[in-house]
Amino acid sequence: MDYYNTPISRRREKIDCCIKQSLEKARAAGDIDFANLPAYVVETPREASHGDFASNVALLLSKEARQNPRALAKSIADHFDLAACDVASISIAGPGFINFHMAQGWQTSLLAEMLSYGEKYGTSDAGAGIKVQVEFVSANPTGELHMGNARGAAIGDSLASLLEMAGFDCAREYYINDAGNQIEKFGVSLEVLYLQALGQDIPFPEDGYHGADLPLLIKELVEEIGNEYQKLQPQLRQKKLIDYALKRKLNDIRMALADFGVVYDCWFSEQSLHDSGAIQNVIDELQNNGWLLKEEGALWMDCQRFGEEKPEVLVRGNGLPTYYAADIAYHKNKYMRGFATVIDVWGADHHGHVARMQGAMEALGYKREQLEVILMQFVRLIQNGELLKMSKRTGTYITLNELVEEVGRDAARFIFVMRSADSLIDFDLDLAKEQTLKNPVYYVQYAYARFCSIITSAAAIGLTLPTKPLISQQLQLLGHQSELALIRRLADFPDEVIMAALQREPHRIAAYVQEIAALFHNFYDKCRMLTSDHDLSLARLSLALVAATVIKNGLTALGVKAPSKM
RNA sequence: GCCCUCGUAGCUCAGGGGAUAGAGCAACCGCCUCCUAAGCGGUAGGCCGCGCGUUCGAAUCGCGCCGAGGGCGCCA
Repeated sequence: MDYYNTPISRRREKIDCCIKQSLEKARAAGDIDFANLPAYVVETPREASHGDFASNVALLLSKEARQNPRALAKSIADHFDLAACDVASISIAGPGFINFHMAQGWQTSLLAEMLSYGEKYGTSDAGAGIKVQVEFVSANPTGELHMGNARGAAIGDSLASLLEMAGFDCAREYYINDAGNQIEKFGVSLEVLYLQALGQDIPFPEDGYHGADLPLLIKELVEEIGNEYQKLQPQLRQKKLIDYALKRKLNDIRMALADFGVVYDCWFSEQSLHDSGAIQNVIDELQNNGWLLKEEGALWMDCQRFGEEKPEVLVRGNGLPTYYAADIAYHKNKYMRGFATVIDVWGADHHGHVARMQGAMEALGYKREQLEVILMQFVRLIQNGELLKMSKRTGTYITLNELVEEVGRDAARFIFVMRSADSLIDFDLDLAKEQTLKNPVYYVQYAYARFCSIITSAAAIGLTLPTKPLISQQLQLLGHQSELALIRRLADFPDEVIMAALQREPHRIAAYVQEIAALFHNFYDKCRMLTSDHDLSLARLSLALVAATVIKNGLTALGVKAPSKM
């Protein structure tokens, strides 16, 4: 199992080390005989009465050692060096779990360690500075961002933040689909709208872009330049209209995402891959390495060689590369920029694209695992109790801007990031608006606001937190069950962040931060912080400070603000 | 037809080999002369979709059904 340089992980590793030593001693004494050690764990039991740490080593070793698990556990316990890892006692429970009970006051040393991290508490070096990239949203710049994009933004941005906290060098990227078929259609739609705006009676194409934003955009253009484009050749006219509209739409998208708390490191243009020859180069490379088939006038990627059902077109009969070809060139470009791992956040409708992209990466000599894809299930919108079919083409959808305006950024981001990407969300807009105050995000934010309020009250009576961490004697004044429970869970923060980052599951942090808020509220209720005992007050304020830091850093990673007042 | 995801409390969802399955909302009962009651405590609520396997141990892993969503285009 993996250990990290965090307060809890260090202790688990120590216990693990002692277990291994104990096994060796037991073997030397002839109590246990085994060849291979199975992959056991040292973990925190769910039930507090089962100790501070527990291991299933005896259960898993039972078969290999041909001994009853409880007997094995007893041998391990008998040879265990308690003092070496601050364990007070060991008990054997259930079918053969070994439960470790830490020495009295060990929470105090945990809290002292947490305090020493200051505002940085929660960060770690688990990622060792490895370069990774998260690409998300990447919606076509032909319309406005909708609920699905909002979900992708919340998940992608939060994941990137967590990767950074866990010590990865993470970049956020948006892929701009500013080339290909849909842009041509976009141009035709714009042209018709433009000419219509000038009074011409031409029908709007059936497969055009029906978004309500486009007529407005064209109206503004007409006000700016009048009929200047009317006399141009259609080809050039469309190009000029596309250039104008793309620039405007991209700017809208950038601002909408910024309002949602998302800022990218890089906006990558698909067109640039066409212009630089990168797409042609990658096609040539695949051709030279024998990956392409020529059939029916098109060039096909031989996907069957990496287990897919059928080949996939890379270059159409008309000589134009497909999106697949561009995407292969794009991802090769990512690796050439030094990203060890690339994580793409896609809608579930792109599921069919995953395996053939990973296969293509393999064909280019990269490892399949270097391209990870988070597939998000859909967001269905419910309004007036009815399912709204979202469609960009027909223009019926709720935009990201409307979502932020009506539900609020914090609540919206929390709702999205609370749920795993795998779950289908039915987003009831009326309910989200009504229940704004019941959203769990406010419960968490309130805990933070309460802390800030106490700091203010404390200052008013001359109590301020010392800049230097408290001495352990003061911290040892903490002993109430609500204090110890809070300390113990706060200690998990860096490991929770690492797990969320490595598993690509930001929703874990949303759940964790709610748990911390609950423990904090409970502590707040049970223990007064401003007491007549100066040292006790400082100890409790220190604990509250760590809780507030965890809530703030957790919320910040999720793109949610931690307000000092509510 | 084949492939992917999901099915857990009345509702929305966590938990993805481990010990007595959790939270929020909704329901019911308590708690402010005291740091923010947007809070705390308690009660009630469950064949973890169904069946068969693997395992010392399955809500969790495998297979098969049933149900929901998505994908199988010279679209992106």
